[in-house]
Amino acid sequence: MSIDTVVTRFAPSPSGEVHLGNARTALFNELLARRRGGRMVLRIEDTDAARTQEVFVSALIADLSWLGLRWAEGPDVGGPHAPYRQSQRGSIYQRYFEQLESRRLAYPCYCTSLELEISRRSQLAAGRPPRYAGTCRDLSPAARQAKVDRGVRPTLRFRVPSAQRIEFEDLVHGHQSFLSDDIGDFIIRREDGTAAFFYSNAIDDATMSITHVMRGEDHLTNTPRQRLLLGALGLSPPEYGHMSLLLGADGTPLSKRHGAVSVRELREAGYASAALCNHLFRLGHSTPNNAFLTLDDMAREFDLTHLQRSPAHFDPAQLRHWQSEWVRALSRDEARAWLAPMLPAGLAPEQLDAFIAAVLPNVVLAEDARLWQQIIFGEALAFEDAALAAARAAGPAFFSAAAGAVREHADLSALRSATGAKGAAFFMPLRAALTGRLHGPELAPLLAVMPGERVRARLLHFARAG
RNA sequence: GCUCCCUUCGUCUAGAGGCCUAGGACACGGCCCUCUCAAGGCUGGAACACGGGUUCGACUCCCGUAGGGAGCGCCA
Repeated sequence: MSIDTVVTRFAPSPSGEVHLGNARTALFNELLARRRGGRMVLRIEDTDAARTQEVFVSALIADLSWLGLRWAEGPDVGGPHAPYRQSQRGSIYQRYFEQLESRRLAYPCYCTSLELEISRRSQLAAGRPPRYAGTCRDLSPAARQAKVDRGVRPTLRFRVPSAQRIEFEDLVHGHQSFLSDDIGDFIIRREDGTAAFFYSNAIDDATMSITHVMRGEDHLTNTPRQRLLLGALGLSPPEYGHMSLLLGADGTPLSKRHGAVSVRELREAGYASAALCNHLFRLGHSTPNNAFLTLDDMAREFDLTHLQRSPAHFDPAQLRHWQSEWVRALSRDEARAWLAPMLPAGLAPEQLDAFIAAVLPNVVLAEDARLWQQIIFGEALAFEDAALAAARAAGPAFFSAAAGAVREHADLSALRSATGAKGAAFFMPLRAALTGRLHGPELAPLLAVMPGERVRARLLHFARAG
């Protein structure tokens, strides 16, 4: 493993389901790693005990695996930088807290949440940026002792240096420049002793040898803080690429808080992970290739210069298109594996293949196939009003003639000559009587798979007029 | 309020000063195929937020305006 190896990471917090925005972030980190022959690290950011739920950790791993992502290091596979859960990295954080404190680069802050809230509001009301006022920045030993005596548990704040320019290159947005004077001293350790996000996130990236990180654009203005912190500790930050946010079709942020679209929901709706990845890959990233791509293809085509800087809207219609492409590209064996589980047990292989040949062109989601298997193999048949009317209109004679022509299997030409009907006058009553609806897959292959006795029974139903 | 980011068809996007009569994909319309739907083939409509510069020439560069978004949290 050379020193130049690209190491990316995906660092979700297990406080909810994996949403599309997270999934895309994970995918892009994976693609960047694959593209450069590197690896990805999975890290669980569970410092907020109140919001963390253990079920989300396993759900998250399941979702990412389902998407086809793979990480070389993580809580489930271990690795040289273990542990991979922030809740277990306290001693590492402690070491750097001590360093910062002893060098007076951080100081205890005794302000209460209430005091801070009041300060923030009054600053905002006065038309000023809501920044930490610096109340505890230079407390005298006596003043500090007084706070301690009152039993106030302090947080730890990072002392942001004044009059510094923080510059860096963003993988997506290019050169960035910020002024340290615009940044207030921020909390790096909470009252309960746990590490806060700015801190743990930056420390972990540095100590886990992460070299590149694709993350949401909401972190762009956090980056100077993290660089300052790492700089003070003599640690080197990874390169960050800030990706535009993913919005819903309605233009609202597709975040944990607002979005209802999770990987789990899409999977349960019957979408293939490859289809989802194809859509995600083109959200905020462009490729001249309009073909359905595998993850390896995507890795080859992944290009940081083709990352879009403006927000993208998740479009269910486009997801559906990729899903449709996925179905269209299914080999016979793959289609069999996909659809067999929803068909009646004990079906002959020829019947399974006949079913697939008949319905696959009309199938996008597994749900569609389920509907047709129900119509073809199910006992009861539900009729749409229009179909019922169309069947009745053909008259009992049509159906008794047709039913009489059904042998072991229903043969279209035998039925045609028996009824003497042709064209739509022949097909539509048949379609209506056999499927209960006016639209669907071609009738010939459909008839080939439907058991002969069922065909006869459904035809006879309309032969008894009245 | 301050700082930062963003703005090309309905949507995803191509475009790095002349290659742009702005290209592709999805969606939508039409035609063909056809028992219907789907699939497939052909085809059509559809965009540079606005205003100033710079330049022989601007979607591309600069400056403003408008609009959208993020951050400024003991949330990540």
